[in-house]
Amino acid sequence: MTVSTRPRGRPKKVTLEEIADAALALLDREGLDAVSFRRVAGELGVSHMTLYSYLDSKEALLDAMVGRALEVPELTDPHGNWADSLREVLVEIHDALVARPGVAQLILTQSLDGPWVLAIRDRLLALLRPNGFTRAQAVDAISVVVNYVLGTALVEASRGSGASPKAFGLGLDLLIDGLRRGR
Amino acid sequence: MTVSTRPRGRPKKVTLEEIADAALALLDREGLDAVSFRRVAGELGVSHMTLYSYLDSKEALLDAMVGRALEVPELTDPHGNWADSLREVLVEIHDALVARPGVAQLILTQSLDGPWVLAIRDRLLALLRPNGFTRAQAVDAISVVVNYVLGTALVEASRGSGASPKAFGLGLDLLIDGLRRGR
DNA sequence: ACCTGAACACCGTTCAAGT
DNA sequence: ACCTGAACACCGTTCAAGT
Repeated sequence: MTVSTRPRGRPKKVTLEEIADAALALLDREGLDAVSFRRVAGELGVSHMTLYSYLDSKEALLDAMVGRALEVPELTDPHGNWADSLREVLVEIHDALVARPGVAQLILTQSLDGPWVLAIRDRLLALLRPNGFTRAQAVDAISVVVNYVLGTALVEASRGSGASPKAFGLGLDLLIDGLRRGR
Repeated sequence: MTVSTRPRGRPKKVTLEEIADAALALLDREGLDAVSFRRVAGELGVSHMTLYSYLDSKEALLDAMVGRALEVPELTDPHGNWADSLREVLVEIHDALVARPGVAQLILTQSLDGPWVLAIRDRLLALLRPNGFTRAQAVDAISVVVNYVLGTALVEASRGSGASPKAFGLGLDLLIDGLRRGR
């Protein structure tokens, strides 16, 4: 008793996910300049105009790529140890961006204030609020650490992943210790 | 006895400085996408091909714009108070980028590791070294604060200069105090 | 050396048309 | 609804030619 979930009518040639994935593959392989409607469509074997059935503009494509490439990290905070949870999430974000410089470049030109960054801020707010931070303190604290993580990740991604990845952890500890103390 | 410093031959129609300034005006007015060889040349009343007499490529134009727009701050350190001098310079950099979002965008896409950032790192190194930092400590410390300042300035410049400029100073104090303590 | 227009190989996007 | 090619208004860059 298999229930058909196949949509009526002629099957689509592509899906939005396939478009985003093809664009991300191109980004990883050849950098942001290679990501064009024509190139992406070529990878998928469709006309470049087909993409306009799924996306309003190139900006929409870049947004879809960010949404597809980056998960918003879960925040479990199992031991109620907010400082450790905070550190863990920030390291996770940092590592994800450094490991994929093309995606970092994408964030950078596209959405330093997009939904992905907003979602992260929200999760961190939920983490800090029950731990002795007023709302205003938490908002400021989140700005400080998020900006630090983004800045470090973008700088590291923009050079050949050159210098001192351990300096990142050092600064992160200074910030988190300072926040705990000043709470 | 005026000595003529005027060069021989037909006078040039433009100078490299005029090209960079016209491009920066365009950047401030209409954003990075408006900065093209054709638009800049149009502003100056010359053929777009004339720019190739002064610049090898568009990348060279963007580099020239950064060099023209941003001074590398002086570092006097008059009272030998390195922490205050450090803070002052970092605030200066932050404010310069936030005040001119187009230039921040330029840094971002072009030269997060360009000569301007390198020069700043050098000056900060000269500031920290005589104040109880080993070379390795100083290099890490500079990475931390520079990445923080760039991250904050880029995020603030990318939104409509929206949220909490005071959070910047808060994080900066946490970092500098932590560095002093851990030195 | 400096300046130029034509041409080439690309873009994103609009339009009109096909299924 | 989904897909398409032609066309438009742009790019950066190469080339050949002018002064």
